[in-house]
Amino acid sequence: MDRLPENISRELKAARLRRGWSQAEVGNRAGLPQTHISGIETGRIVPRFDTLLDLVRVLGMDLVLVPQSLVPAVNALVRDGHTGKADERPLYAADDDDGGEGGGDTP
Amino acid sequence: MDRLPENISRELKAARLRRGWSQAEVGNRAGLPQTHISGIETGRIVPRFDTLLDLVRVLGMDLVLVPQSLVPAVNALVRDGHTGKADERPLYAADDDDGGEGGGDTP
DNA sequence: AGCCATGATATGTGATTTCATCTATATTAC
DNA sequence: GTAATATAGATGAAATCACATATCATGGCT
Repeated sequence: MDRLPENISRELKAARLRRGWSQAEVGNRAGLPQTHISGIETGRIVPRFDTLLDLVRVLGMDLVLVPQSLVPAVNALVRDGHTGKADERPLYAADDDDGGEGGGDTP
Repeated sequence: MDRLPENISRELKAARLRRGWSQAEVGNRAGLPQTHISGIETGRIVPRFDTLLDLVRVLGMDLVLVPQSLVPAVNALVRDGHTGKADERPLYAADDDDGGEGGGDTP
């Protein structure tokens, strides 16, 4: 009965348009049919967690589990977005998959 | 087919035990039967996104959508920026009110 | 030692809901 | 008209729910 938060839907669509991709393009990369992307973006269906995870990762994002008290700080960090800035050095290890495309994000 | 990442399952269980709650207690607060908490924690089922969201919020956490390039920074923030304490240097822009820290523990 | 009660966790069955896929079509915008 | 998006069938798989039950601990008891 719940729907996934509108900000998620909006962010998904925004990230997709930011890359200039169609729903079919995103669906192709995420392994989802095109009608599903539409249903998810419009909030008509709430996806499984793994489905949403595939989707957001294709779009160059990720879902991170954070304490509620840190949500404002994380949001500020994201809003401020030093995307790819080398200001901070990685005292952590970036793990798993790389995903492949990337390269230039927007032509 | 996918299962939700083991770190999520582990974090859920860890957060639950940290509060000293039983699966029934968490399920009661999240509006889920106890068997579901078990299935989710053991990774036998992958929940819907809204279900997982209810669960993590009951446990005082949240799922935040962040760019992949910021995931390491967010993880670092979650790691040492423990809940509520404000003593670290702000590598995030504080645009919202932060009230006064001043205190500083520094023994 | 053993035995029994209690609590917590995992598993099982059956019914319901709904995601997920497929195909086709309507709608909207260029 | 073409492309992109939204909607609507039908079907299969899986989550979700509510029940019961098995397993696995702990603790208290004679």
